[in-house]
Amino acid sequence: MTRREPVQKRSRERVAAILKAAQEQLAAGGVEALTTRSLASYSGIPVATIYRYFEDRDAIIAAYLERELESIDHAVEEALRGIERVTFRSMMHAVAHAHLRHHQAHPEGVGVWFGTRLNAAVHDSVRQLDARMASALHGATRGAGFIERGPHFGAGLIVRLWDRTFEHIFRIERSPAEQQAIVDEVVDMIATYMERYATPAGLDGISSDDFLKVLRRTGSPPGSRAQRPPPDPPR
Amino acid sequence: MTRREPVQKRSRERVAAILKAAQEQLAAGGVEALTTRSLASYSGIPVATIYRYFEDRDAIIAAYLERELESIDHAVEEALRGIERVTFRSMMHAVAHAHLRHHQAHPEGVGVWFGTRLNAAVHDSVRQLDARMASALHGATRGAGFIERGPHFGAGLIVRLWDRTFEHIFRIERSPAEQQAIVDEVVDMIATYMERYATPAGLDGISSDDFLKVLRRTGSPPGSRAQRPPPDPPR
Amino acid sequence: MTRREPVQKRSRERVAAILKAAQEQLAAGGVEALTTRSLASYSGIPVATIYRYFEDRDAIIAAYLERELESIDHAVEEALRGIERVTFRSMMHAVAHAHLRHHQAHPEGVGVWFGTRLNAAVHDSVRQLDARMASALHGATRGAGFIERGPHFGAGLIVRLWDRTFEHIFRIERSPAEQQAIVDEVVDMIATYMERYATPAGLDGISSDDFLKVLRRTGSPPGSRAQRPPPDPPR
Amino acid sequence: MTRREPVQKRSRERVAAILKAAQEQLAAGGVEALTTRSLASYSGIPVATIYRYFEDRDAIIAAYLERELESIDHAVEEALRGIERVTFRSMMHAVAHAHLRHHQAHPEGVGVWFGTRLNAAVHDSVRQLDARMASALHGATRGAGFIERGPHFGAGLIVRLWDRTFEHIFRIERSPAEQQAIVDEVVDMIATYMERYATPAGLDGISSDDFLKVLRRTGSPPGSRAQRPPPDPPR
DNA sequence: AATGAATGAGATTTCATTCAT
DNA sequence: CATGAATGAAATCTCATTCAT
Repeated sequence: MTRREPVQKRSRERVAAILKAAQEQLAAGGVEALTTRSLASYSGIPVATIYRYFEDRDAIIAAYLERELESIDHAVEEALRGIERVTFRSMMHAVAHAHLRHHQAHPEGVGVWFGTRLNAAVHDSVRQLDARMASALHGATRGAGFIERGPHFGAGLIVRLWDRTFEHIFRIERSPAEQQAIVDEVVDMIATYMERYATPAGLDGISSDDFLKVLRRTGSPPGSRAQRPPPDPPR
Repeated sequence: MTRREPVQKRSRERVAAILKAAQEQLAAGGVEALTTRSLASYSGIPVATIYRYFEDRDAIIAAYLERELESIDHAVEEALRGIERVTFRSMMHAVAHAHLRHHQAHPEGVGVWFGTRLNAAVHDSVRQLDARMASALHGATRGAGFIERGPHFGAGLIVRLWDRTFEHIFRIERSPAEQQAIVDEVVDMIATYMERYATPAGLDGISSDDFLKVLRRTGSPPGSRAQRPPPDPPR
Repeated sequence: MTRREPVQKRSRERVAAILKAAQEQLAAGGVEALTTRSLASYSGIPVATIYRYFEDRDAIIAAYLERELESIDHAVEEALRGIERVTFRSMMHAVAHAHLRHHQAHPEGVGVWFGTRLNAAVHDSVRQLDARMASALHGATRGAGFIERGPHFGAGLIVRLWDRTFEHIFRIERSPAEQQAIVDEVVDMIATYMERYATPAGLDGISSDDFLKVLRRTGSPPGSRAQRPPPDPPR
Repeated sequence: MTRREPVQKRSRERVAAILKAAQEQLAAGGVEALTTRSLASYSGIPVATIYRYFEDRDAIIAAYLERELESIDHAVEEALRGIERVTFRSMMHAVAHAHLRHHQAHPEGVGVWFGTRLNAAVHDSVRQLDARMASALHGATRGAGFIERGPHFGAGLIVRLWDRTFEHIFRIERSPAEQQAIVDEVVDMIATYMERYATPAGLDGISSDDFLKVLRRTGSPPGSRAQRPPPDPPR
């Protein structure tokens, strides 16, 4: 029990070191800059060892993104838990500020998350993450009865506008106060627009517990990809 | 003049052929797939010759993007010319539909423009294009007196939201009708929001000639990078 | 004795499992395909453990070949035991059919035995096996007085022609009947040729017991390489 | 015309240098020893340049074998041209001695030709060469009316026995005189055997011109594979 | 001016083998 | 004794770029 601990701990540390290095490389020059060699020399872990933890180069990027998303997911959930009555507007507000706080707390990741331009192979990963988020938003919105028949542009677009808003904010590097102001304005803009379609319940809101239940029922389970020792494929 | 014509003509044709090939490669597999070799073999122009027209690989990508933007610029200007009274709302509408038409007419380029994930070197290009567009929007808006003191999020953010809207629309491949509906909604959402800050003149509008004058006075001159014979050949 | 039994048994089983896996890999893709990793993953025995049984990769191949040869040796001896009067011709016939039966019974091994192209390190193994066989043939022939002064091409060449005959037969995959017919013809060809040099005793033959005695006296002892615990572990 | 000459000449020299190096590597340690790296460092030609001439590693081996065979083909044809009346026996004799002379003249190649153990990918090459030779032998034999209905083991097997005979001879390194004696004996053995099935014409023979005509009509055209600059495949 | 040829540098991935537990 | 983990060393192949003609 304790015997295996150190090994596991070391493993986890190494994976973390690799992902950290990946982040630096990505931030510095996008996917093209993330080479196995530079990863190795930067992290001090031999290439061959990296391949024990990740199937191939793309798996590293995927793992990095996955991990980042999980962290954001976490922050969002926490933020939602803190609201008394969840409405479409307050939900957007909470989500927005969760993102904001996360990025303000992990500024190193910002450049990567927004700036990294991905190759075709990893693109799907990102699409899936976006889709997951959109589907959660969509599901939660309808599921909680906030909105009955929405506008043509649905959750997917909102997620993307969202994403861009943060990208913009963080790449233009304003003061935290301004960042917050902008986020609030965009929330206001979108929420105002959406409220045209809101149901009475949507304006009144529900408890955060209820909302989280809906959210969980809807969202596809996170994780499940990446970062596992390659199963020594026969031939 | 006539003597050199064929050469010049050939040059232009070759550049066009290279950029066409670049588009295909980019669309097919992103920046990583755009190799000088594949470019050469696809376009039928030897690598060494390509280097006579472009400084390096990145310059090719930059040139491609530049050219694409010019084409959009063109469409936008034409659209604006068609409006009687230009207001913030009608301007956005015109611009949006210019984009829409452009992309609908050049579907091959869509994947590139939105989907291409760029490397660090080219990223700046895009940033600059975005900035140019934002600055034009900003300048025009204030210059024409549409808005006095705007919201915190300014032209830059709008441009980005914009961009994402189109990306979303075209990557999710809906019908032209739906595409239009969505664009209209986003225009409505943003315009409605902006009108909170509008001046009377902004709501009333100005003539398209006047607007275009302002626009031209403001916008940074397009072009200026890429596609020029390499500097003094060494030795 | 009984206490250690299970361990020894397990050892033997593991060695067998490794060699079995080796056979598959060899058959599938030649020496290049026989990697320690694939061996481990296929046999379910960890690489490190394989190294407890075999000094290195080449030792595995050597052991495989050794084992295969032993099996053939066995079959040959049995075949000879079944003959009343052993002459050069009947001996060749018996040996040939022993090979034939062996390969027909173990078709998986055929591709390996004949088809595997060996690397330099293992080549010697095969040379030695061939030499052993040739020396046995030679010794037995002269020892038993079948032949006095033979042709220039001696036992060595016959062994090789032999080998090729079987390779040909099995790689061209004919029906068992045809295989037998071809073998008989080659036996006939060689025997007829050799009988030019035969002594009266050679044409008359001797008892199989006597012949086997001669054979054993002559042949170099089989085995001796491979599959032994690695020498004194360093440190 | 002359302008391009030097280039072509240099190219040819380089290809030759590469194949020479390939020969050394193959002779020294079989296919496994023939690595692109060692090839480059041995021949002094950069890896990247080697790849201009050969599609990949296997193509190099294939080219080497092809070239060797062509050389033998040549020698055989010449030998046949020197015979007055071609019979099965004299043909075999001529062919055998052509091989003999070739190998005696190019002793460096012997180890490779016979000793090299090939990987699965190249194996086919060799099989094809063998098949080509066998088909020529078969075609010529029947075509020239030497033999009507042959024994079960046909041309294919003879070719292989052949091959092995030479391998044996050259690997056991005897004196040229002994080598010749052995070859003669094997020719005698096979020819004697085949003459059982010979037609009168086969025993009488035909003119070498006629025979060569038959041979050419039968054999598949040599060459045609390997060693050409890879056609810059578009992605 | 145009280009076939050349190439240094590096990319990704795998191997055989050895430790440390 | 057994073995998961580690790794130096190499393998194959490609790329962007530059010469030499």
